[in-house]
Amino acid sequence: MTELIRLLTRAQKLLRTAADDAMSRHGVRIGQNLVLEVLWETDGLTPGELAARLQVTTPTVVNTATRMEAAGLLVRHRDPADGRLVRLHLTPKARAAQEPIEAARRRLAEHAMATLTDDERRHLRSALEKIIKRMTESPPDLGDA
Amino acid sequence: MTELIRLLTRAQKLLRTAADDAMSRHGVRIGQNLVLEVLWETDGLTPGELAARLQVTTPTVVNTATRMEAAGLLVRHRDPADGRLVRLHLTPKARAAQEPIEAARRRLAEHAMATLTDDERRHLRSALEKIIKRMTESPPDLGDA
DNA sequence: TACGGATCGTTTGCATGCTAATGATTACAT
DNA sequence: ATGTAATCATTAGCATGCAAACGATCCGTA
Repeated sequence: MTELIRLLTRAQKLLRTAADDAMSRHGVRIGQNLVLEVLWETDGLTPGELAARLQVTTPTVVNTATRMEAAGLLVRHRDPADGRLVRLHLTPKARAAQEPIEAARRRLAEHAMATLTDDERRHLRSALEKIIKRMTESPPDLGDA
Repeated sequence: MTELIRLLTRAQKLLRTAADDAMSRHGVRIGQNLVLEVLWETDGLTPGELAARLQVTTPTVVNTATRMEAAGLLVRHRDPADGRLVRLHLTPKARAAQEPIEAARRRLAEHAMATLTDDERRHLRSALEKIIKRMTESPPDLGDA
């Protein structure tokens, strides 16, 4: 079933590239967009909280946040109650980008799935959820052979 | 259907990470493994040819090849007939890694798909192929709205 | 035969992701 | 209360991918 993994990788890469192209038109790269999606919903999160929600490591968020700060998309504020924490707040510029970016995202998703019936989408979703569950709950052995 | 893309991304990341972990046990990283898979089959390809087969850019292959050369996995040879070409040849070390790595790869794939029935695997494959076909033949509009 | 365009590989610079090491601040136990 | 633990963010260094710029070589034409 190595072939299935190859297909999954290929599909994901095509989608990621297309998403990055679409986001770039709005001055936002794909990694930054992931941060935006969360902060649009809940502003003022810390890098660590953001990393947990995005399933990436804290350094990844820190670096992305630094680039976004340089791009004028967010600002860092030290938490007054706990000096270890940094709170990430979106700028008006980032908020203005929400509508067009979300629209582009929806358009892309619909485009990619356009040739799939509702039933096929349900099957796809179910299969992917099973794989995620499997990999999460039962990490691969790796034996040592 | 933004959710479907998220699931696809998540599943792919879990698989990629697990694959990289497994490969690392054999002194090979995930990107290098992709190069190996092709060269095991057809030794002496050029960076350009390799890039085309792997669906990545030439610089990506060049950089990976440089790391692999440093790791003693391959050697570069100038093509005697065409001075612009470089031929990548595997070392015995790279060839010795073939069996264990392919075994690990098969094990991982089976593990990941273990909870899927044959029917579910067929549906998954079919859906992924449709998405790939769609994204390849009908690149997303990107409008400009 | 000499020159201009095409074809390669490489280099450079960037984005995204990881791990490991570092530094600052808080919390806890004595 | 004080010193040690734990908890954060950051930095450094690496792997993988891209695009753009560069340099070398080859090919076709004048």
